[in-house]
Amino acid sequence: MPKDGSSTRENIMEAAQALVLQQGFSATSVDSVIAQAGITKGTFFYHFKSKSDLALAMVNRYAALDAAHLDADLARAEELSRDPLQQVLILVGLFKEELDGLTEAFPGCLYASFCYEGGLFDEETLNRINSAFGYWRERLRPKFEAIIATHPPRFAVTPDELTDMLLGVFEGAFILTKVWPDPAIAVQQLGHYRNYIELLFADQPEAKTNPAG
Amino acid sequence: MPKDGSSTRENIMEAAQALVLQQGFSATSVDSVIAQAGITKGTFFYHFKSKSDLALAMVNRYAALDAAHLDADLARAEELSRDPLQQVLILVGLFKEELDGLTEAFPGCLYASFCYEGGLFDEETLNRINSAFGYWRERLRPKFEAIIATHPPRFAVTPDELTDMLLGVFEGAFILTKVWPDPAIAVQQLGHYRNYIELLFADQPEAKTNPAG
DNA sequence: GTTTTTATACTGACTAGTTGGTATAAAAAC
DNA sequence: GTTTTTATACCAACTAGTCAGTATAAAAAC
Repeated sequence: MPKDGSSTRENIMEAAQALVLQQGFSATSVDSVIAQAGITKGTFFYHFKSKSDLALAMVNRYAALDAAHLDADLARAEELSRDPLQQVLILVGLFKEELDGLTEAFPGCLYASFCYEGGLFDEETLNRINSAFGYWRERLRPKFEAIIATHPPRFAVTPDELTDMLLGVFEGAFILTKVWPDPAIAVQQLGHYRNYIELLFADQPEAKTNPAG
Repeated sequence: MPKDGSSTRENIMEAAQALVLQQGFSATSVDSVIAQAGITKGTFFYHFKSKSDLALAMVNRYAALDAAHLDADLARAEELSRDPLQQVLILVGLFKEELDGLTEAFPGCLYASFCYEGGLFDEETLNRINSAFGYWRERLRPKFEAIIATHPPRFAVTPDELTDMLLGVFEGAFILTKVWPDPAIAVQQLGHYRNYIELLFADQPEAKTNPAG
């Protein structure tokens, strides 16, 4: 085999992601990417046929890592408890731990960055973001279905709404972190989401069943 | 055309905002703004000395409208109830109503759009976003302080965290809406925030005071 | 086992078009 | 007669993307 170009490709995407999270995709010129990655323009266009092609590759890579991350934490949660409610609470707890372990403020979410420049991207790239969010719904749907079935919620809720809220709290927390670069904020916000789930499905004081007769 | 330049200025900012929410600030060229606004380049640079100057003017305008909106809804909530907890619940309900009244999906938040291209803007522009978020904290702090004092929360919480969560749920909901352009999602998510506040501060079954003796 | 071929990986100068911004003169609006 | 707007032409810097050519090493030919 000749030289291994895959590490160069990774290097380019990593450099590009850091820049995009700082200043957006449009403001991230190919020249700035190659400077950050320490390569030349020819190399860039050897690996990506266009800047849009880079965008698609970036979101594919990000989504793959995201899904793998969710899978890993969900698997850990499933080993730590057999109860779906506890699994979800543990899952959120694991996310909190991971965010808490960061020394710097989390740099943001590529999905959100791309969404706010959505007009620039082709359908395939936007659909990839869509399916990434959909994967969270798919993974958490059976959990919330089981929870709702066994723990009557205090308010009417659907599984997908609760997954959306977890995603939304994440995304919102990242924006809050950009406004106030305090790494603690995202941890706090996830804590509130966990509080909500806990309160929503807290066992009611058992209503006296009234055995007829 | 009228001599009143302020309407032209407004027109430019409105056109720019629509474009920025679609494709971001960087991708929004001055040429595209003047095309959208139906004016010429000379007029643009008559009103704004640079594109950065437009950015600052846009965020100032957006923040002023945002604060006025919060003030108006909070005043309505204060007239509808004297209880701080009810006021906050009503406030969120008013936000829900307003989002529900929209026929199209809400186009997004200028703060978030600018945050994700934060590297492009000067300190003054970023500080304006910061102070806009700070204003929400200031307005809601006395409410949550009063609520916490009178309704012992089920979990330890601070006023600013709860305000942050409201802002975060908003921002998260706008991103969810960009992924799934369903106007109902933002309404649902605000509903969950309201649920949380309600559950968090729900009156406990009164603990029997044990009068000594 | 030397030569030749093939495929991948990379370089850096180059091009055609776009960017934000300026200049200027004249026409409208008030 | 001052303010606002139009119209057009212009600029230097930057943009994404191209291209001819180089480096390397495995594979194939002999």
